[in-house]
Amino acid sequence: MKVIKDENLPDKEACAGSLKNVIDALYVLNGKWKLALILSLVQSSKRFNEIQQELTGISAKVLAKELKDLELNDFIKRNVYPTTPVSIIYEATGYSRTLKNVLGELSAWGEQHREKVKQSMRKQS
Amino acid sequence: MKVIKDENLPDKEACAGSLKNVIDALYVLNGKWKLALILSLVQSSKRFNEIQQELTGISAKVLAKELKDLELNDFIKRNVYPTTPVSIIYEATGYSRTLKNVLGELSAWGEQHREKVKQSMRKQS
DNA sequence: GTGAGTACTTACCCAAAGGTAACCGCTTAC
DNA sequence: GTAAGCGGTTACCTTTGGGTAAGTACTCAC
Repeated sequence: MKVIKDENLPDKEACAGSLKNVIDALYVLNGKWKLALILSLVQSSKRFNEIQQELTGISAKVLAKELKDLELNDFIKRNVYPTTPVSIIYEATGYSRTLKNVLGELSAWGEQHREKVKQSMRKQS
Repeated sequence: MKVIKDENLPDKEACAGSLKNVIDALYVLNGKWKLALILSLVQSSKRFNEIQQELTGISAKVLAKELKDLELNDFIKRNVYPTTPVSIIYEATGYSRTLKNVLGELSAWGEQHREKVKQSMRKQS
């Protein structure tokens, strides 16, 4: 049973905890592309070249590496369909969808941030 | 087939937009330490050595670089107090606090993720 | 058989991130 | 004087990220 010993020391443990949580999260979600890639596949399953078109700037090599990495960590699934020629469709797993709130907040913040950057650009010029 | 009913489910345009937002957000929040550092200073203002103790593993060099970077981007403020010896206190700005929801979600996810990793470790052994 | 498309892999290279360790200038304590 | 603490800087090095370009294996259309 947890006992609150001191009301004047409210969240110290929680603070250290959330710091650790964030560091752990960042450990698996590191890099320039991982979160964007997950978001893209959460929105809809796609094939290799479709992803590469959507994430403009990513090279085939890096995309292949990131896809492998995310598959290993159970964020995405690689489906091979025996059509001719074979279709390889990447889809987000349920685990990717647990990031929905994170991605939502990040997107909202990114949008607002872009506005702020625009404004400071205007001030500069 | 299970249909996820969600009012926030974005349409195609919004998908591309949110992808761009996330990429923009990650552009300023890149690296291993930036979000953790912001969180640490949002929780309370600190001096250099205090931060280094809390973010175990970060080197003085990297910390100095990240602090400069975050100050340039208006996430933190460097206050010099003319005590003897001078105290240099870093504090989060209001702009850092706009990341509150992002950090909250990331922390929640990181906690849940750690649980999941623990479970798959048990399965392995 | 030639070319195009899909889904990569491989080799090569550069730049940036990040770690280690030493050092700096300042001040207080012993 | 010497050591220790603060808030860094500097030099040096390794690791990682990530880009380019070429090649591979397969199939289909011509």
